[in-house]
Amino acid sequence: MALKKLPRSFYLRPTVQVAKGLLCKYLVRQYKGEHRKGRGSRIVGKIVEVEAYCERDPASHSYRGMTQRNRVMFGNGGHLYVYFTYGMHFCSNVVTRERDIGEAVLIRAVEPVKGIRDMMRKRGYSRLKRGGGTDDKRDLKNLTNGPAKVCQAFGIDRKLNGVDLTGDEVFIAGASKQTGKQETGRSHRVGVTNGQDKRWRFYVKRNKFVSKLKTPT
DNA sequence: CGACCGATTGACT
DNA sequence: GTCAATCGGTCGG
Repeated sequence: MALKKLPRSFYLRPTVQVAKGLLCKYLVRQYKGEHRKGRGSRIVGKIVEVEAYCERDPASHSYRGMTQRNRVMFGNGGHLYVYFTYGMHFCSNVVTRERDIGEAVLIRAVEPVKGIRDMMRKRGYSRLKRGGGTDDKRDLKNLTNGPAKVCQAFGIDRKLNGVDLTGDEVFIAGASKQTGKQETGRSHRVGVTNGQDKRWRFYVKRNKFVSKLKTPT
């Protein structure tokens, strides 16, 4: 499948619009590389669930202004904001809008497309899923159906905080050929205690890699 | 400086 | 369904 990297202009738009636009785009982790005969390798996943975090949004890390932790959110759009939470997890966000506006889109789930063995290894799967043998917590759908799972599977941690998404290490691309029609679902955001009123979670309906099947009220 | 807690996950009753 | 793990960010004193 031919992939076309999204240009900077994609990210310099209203955040909710960018969030919806990210659905069915492809998150790519590119490894330059020594292995695979110098061709490098890549991990690819189709984005199926996102959440928008805006300014004057009490749920957003940027709500109380710029700090050392969230400074990337206030940079130019088209960069990756990675934050550490619960003492053990990382989550990935796509920074939107121009410099000094602290907004971003959280990538909550992707559908594995390429590099599945690599993702499984990074997620600590002891064995590969083989035809017939479904192994509950270690099957395909648990690979990337959550924001911290995506980071783990894609090898994204604090070292990639602030990386330019128009670069070659991590980027987002659209398929050159249009995929089949898909319906977009919308709901309140997951795990948010302030800003419950906003319905800024968007997901691909009936996709089994969406993190929560039942939508919060 | 100490206390509180989180845009989560996985293990367990 | 419940809950512990685990630690840096943030805020109050």
